Amino acid sequence: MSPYDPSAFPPFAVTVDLVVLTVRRHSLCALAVRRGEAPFQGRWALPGGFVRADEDLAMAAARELEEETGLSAHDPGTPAPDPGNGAHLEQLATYGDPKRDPRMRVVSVAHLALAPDLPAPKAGGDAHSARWAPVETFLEPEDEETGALAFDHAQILADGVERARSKIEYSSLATAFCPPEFTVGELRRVYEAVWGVALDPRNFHRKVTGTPGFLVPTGGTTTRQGGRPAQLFRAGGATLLNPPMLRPEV
Amino acid sequence: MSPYDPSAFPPFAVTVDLVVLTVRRHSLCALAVRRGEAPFQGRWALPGGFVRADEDLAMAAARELEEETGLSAHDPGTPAPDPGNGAHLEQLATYGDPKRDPRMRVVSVAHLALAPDLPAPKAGGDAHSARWAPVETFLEPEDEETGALAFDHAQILADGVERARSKIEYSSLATAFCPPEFTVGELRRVYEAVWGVALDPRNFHRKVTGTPGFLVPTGGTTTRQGGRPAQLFRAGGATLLNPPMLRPEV
DNA sequence: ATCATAGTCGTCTGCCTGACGATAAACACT
DNA sequence: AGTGTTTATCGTCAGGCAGACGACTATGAT
Repeated sequence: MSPYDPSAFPPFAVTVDLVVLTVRRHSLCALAVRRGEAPFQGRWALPGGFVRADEDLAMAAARELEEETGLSAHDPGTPAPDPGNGAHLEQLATYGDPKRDPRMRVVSVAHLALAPDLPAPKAGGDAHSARWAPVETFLEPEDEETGALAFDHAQILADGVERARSKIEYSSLATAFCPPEFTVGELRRVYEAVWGVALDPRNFHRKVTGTPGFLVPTGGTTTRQGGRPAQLFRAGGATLLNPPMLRPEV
Repeated sequence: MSPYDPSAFPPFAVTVDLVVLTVRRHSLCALAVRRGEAPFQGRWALPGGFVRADEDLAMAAARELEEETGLSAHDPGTPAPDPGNGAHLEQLATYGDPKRDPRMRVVSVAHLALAPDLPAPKAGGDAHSARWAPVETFLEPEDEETGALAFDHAQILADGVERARSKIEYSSLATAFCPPEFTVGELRRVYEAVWGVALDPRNFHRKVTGTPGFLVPTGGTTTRQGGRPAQLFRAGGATLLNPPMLRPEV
């Protein structure tokens, strides 16, 4: 009964799978790739791959993210005022049901990536095609064209979406969906898309501009949304929102 | 560069490690076991062991928990009005640095368990001895007797403690540290021990009794703390606290 | 009896939020 | 040029909740 019995070392394959989220056209979208081989050939799946022998889990996730999207990840630890295309990347959860992959015993360490809307969907230099679609497309299997995600990826995606929805309540994570400079209105539309609710623009403005360290004005203004020009902001140093942004009931 | 190159399937060992927390004598304590073999022989470590070939990750964690403490785990999914000695068990995070175990490539899926104070520390039927100690004992390496935890277990423990500290803010998780029936004062002492602060008994009482579904009175009273008899409660069905319990600043 | 200890109920004040009116500054029409 | 539409931003007001703290109750210890 010793926990170190050498006969109890079954070999595992370890993968990272990515829940990559962005906000496109006022809707929360996830990245999926089409599987080119069995099992689940032709079905949509989350991007991911095997962890290499000399790689940390976070490194493997960052590598896969870069391969699929061209995005570089900023570590949550590093402030990383990355000028251009950086994404937030964090570990989500680990999935290890013995039957989750019919080929062999695979443990998948899922990661969550949040990115601004990308100019080009980048259908991948890899052989398979990639696609952004609203998360409901994958979570509610009403669409016959798309079908359910491969493996347990629907569960992983659901967990990632839930994590994003709850984490923007008490952190400044929503800015990860925005370009480096953004307006209060753009940030509000991120919250509205992720939560699927409408927020009062006046109360939202008061809340985000009144929270110290959340937003820092850059001095510029923009009118890309139409209407009166809006002030431009960058994300401030604060990562935790206290008191949190309140998600409306029901 | 295909992510499915068969030559890129390095074999991993997968373990579960447990951060088991309880509140003893007004202090947050963690369970550690003394390692009987190399590496880190004689050092304290978190309990854990290898995941078996036919085991889910949660099953492996529950088995290890039962082996070390005799506690049965209630699944967070199941309400499980477990009469006696059940513990809360949830996945914490996964640690996979290539060098975290000098023997081989080991990925550890850490779990967090919260248990009521156990009558007997149960020094384990296993060959190694077990020990409860305040978490600071392991996190602040001032004590020469104890020394630092083996592997990266200090980091895992720190992450588990941080998870527990933040999660009792917005969930009813603190009741997992209490026996099936408890008083408001006992619950308050749990918060005080986990956060390391003093809370106003009157405001705390108003908050927890005023939150619907958090506590249900059993009708009984007790005087085991001295002073005026206190009403006994069980944990109610509510798992989320909204608005949350506010942790005092600094 | 007196004191110490805990538990429970109230009061008051300040802060934050939700609801919503009002104004400002752009563009698209006519 | 004027009018309407859109978005941004500032203000006001009432209700809810938390922190500070007073008061009272019910036990056991001395």
